[in-house]
Amino acid sequence: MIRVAIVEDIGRIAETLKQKILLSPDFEIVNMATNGKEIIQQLQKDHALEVIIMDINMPEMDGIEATTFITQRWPNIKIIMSTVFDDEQNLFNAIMAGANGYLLKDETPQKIHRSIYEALEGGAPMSQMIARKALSLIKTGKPESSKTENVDYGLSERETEVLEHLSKGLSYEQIADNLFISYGTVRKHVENIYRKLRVNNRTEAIDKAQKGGLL
Amino acid sequence: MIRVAIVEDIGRIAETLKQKILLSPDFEIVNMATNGKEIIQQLQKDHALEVIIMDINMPEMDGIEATTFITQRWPNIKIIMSTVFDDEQNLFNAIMAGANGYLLKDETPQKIHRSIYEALEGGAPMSQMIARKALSLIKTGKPESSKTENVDYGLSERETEVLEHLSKGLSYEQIADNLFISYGTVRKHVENIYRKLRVNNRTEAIDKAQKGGLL
DNA sequence: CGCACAATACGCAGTTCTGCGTATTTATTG
DNA sequence: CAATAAATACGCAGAACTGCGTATTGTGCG
Repeated sequence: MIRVAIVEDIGRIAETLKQKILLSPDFEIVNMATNGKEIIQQLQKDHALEVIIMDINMPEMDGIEATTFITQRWPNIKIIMSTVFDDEQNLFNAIMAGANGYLLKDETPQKIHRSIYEALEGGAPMSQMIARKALSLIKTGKPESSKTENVDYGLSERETEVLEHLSKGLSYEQIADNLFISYGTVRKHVENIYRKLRVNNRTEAIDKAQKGGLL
Repeated sequence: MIRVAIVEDIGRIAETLKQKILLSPDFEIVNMATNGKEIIQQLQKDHALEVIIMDINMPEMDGIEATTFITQRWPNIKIIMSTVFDDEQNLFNAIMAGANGYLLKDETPQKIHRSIYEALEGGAPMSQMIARKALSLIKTGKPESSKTENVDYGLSERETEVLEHLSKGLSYEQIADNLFISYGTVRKHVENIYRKLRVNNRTEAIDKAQKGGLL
């Protein structure tokens, strides 16, 4: 039995989707939510499920944000975006957020079932049109973000320096030693770096810095 | 009747492919060539066909070059790459050359038939694994040719899995949650990973794993 | 069967990191 | 001159990580 959650703010569409999925006895719907905040709250209580079908446009917290959070916090959960928006910007954002697949709203039950299986097997289920746009994205370069460099988080020179040392796996003590400042100062720099990068630990900071071309 | 050409230098594979395609009465094979030069010469005499199934690795002129030329000279012909190479570099090159789809060699006749129809309808047929790599291409941005040779540290499957979660910045608690094991077990796995990689903290482990091509 | 090894699990102790508050000095800028 | 930002520094508390020892279960191999 494959456990599926549906996140969709429009009741009618959510219901249709649910009916389509339940046409196969292999699936059960274990969660229904109407926005990103809601599903995350539900997952925090119980994340025993395999797949989430996620709308993009929703109030409170949209599907992109929710996907970013969920793929980070529960990497084993597969997320398939399901939306009426077929533009490259939305597709690109969804992919960057970590979505595993991308379907348009009018798919057949068969295609939806197959897509869920594909996602679980590590594939990338896509609607026809989406697949074409994906290739187009690669071919034309992506909207505004093909340059992995020069992202500005407003880090000062000293902070960048500390970040470089952080990325080498040195302890605060060792960094202090290297930069001829105190342990406490290193800590404060790190705090400021984390705040500016909006992360909460060393690993995420390094990851973000690398992706932003800071290292 | 849909007219198809096969370009493939290994006779046995070409024959298998031909048999698979001819399992459906909707298709006929109008050309067989063993390299890029050959198919282009044939097309110059007569290009009355809809689809070309193209290998990548061939003598004289490879599938990428041929695709570049053909999509330029006869834009209405759809080209589906069919190869054993599933690396991002080849995929990227094929897309840039203008290929409409990308299949791996071991596809079923049904999948091949469906792919031809998809290509004709303006879609982008892809094998499972290729679709995933396409998204990965978009996500990571272009294939960096930094060939990280794979180093074997003797990590077990489970340890590799833990390492992947570690690299995402998850806490032991969160990793335990995701893998459905206890906090203590995660700790033990991490210990073993560190010992095998001969490092003493998370950052060094990730660094070494990335350089060794484990992530 | 005995052995090695992977995967599971927990306790203890010590170290390191993270978040928050507070504070001083120096340089820059409106 | 006043405001602001950067760099320096420390205390406290709690969270997370690391190293070491120990142990059980299952699996594969000679």
